[in-house]
Amino acid sequence: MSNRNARLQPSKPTIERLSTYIKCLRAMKKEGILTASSADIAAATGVNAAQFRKDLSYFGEFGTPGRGYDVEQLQAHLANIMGLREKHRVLLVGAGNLGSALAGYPGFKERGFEIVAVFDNDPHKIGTKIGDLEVMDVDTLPKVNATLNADIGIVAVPAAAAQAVVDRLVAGGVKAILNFAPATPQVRSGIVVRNVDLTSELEVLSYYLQH
Amino acid sequence: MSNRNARLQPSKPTIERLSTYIKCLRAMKKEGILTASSADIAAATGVNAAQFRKDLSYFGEFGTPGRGYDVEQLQAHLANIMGLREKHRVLLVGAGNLGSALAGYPGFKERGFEIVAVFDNDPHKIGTKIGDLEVMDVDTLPKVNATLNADIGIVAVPAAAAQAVVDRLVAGGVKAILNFAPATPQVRSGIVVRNVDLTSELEVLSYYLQH
DNA sequence: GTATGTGAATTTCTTCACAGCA
DNA sequence: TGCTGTGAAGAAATTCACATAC
Repeated sequence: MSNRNARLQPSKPTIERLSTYIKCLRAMKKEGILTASSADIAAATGVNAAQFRKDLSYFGEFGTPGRGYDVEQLQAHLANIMGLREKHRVLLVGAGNLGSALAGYPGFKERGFEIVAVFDNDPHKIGTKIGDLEVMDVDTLPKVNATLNADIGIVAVPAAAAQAVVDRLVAGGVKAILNFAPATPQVRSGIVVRNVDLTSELEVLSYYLQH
Repeated sequence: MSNRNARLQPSKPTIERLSTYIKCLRAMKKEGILTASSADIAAATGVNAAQFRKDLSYFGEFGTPGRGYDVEQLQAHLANIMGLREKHRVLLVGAGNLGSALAGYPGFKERGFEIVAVFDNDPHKIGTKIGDLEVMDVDTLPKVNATLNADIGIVAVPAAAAQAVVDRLVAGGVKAILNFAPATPQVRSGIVVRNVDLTSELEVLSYYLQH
């Protein structure tokens, strides 16, 4: 079983599935399951079993033929591959409705992402508190992050402001951005952006409702 | 240019991009742009121009060779294809941090999705108000929706509660579900589910930060 | 000249199917 | 026997390239 596949770049869908597998393994661990086969994980995630095995093959060999995978060990391997061993510091821009909710969303901290600063451009919001954090002026973001050194930013502002905010984050040294604004901001190469448009998700559902 | 492609099923990625195109066309209309070529739309969305034209070809011919597309007209066509001519009523389950933000998220109403009821199972939350809406007991959901007739549901509850909530929504006649719980709920065929795991999005960013 | 719509070519992604190992 | 890891096959999605239309 020499692993030739490990030389190839894992595909984008593969990376997105790794996160699903970690989630599944975490749930299995909670239930006290020690070992799982690729078929077990396939059943729980809806991913094809061969797909699961091929996804892993880009990174190494983690299973035992005839037995399956050690749940805890595989979870640790995948967390390591995804860069989740260390906690991540995250900047949040936008202290409106959605931003406030994201600041208090327990899932982030539970899984190792800590929001360390919140920014806005609205003078009425600057200085107020969201949880433990005081909302700061977005103009001060690059300076503030020179100290905090967060490498991930979350954008929760209206579409019209998104590009300016993204530019500010990049100027502040942020290398990865999760954008909730319904816009497609442009960034220089080397910066990763993921766009999550909540309304767009509903629009896709709307399409399938009538087809 | 007889359209043979229109007989084929549009792919899943095609449907997701349609929403991006609508967003882009809306922005162009706002800027007063009347006509756009596939290259213009490609530049604004990051999608390849041929991809854009092929995506449209599943639904008809909307452009004029040598001129491009009428921005307003194409937007209307795409909105129609996506089922966005009529407003959609939406049920929201989960009145916590995230649920409350979604209830107040202006992007939904602006784009034709109205949250018409909010549910929770926490006695402390039932009876309180979120915006104009009183939080109702999730047990009453099927009964309440017999009157409201919403066909879309949003799930913003902890992972452990997700499957039960999804089952309740389906029992209430909901046909499409947007799930924010970090879980993969199972539904009978005929029901569409889209899973949005916010933490998972950050995990994917984490991967790309180190590769 | 300019830009569409689309077959054909290409690339990417998924699934099959089986050799090899515990 | 049971299940992994993976080459080969197959399916899906993207991009090219050009005939066609304005």
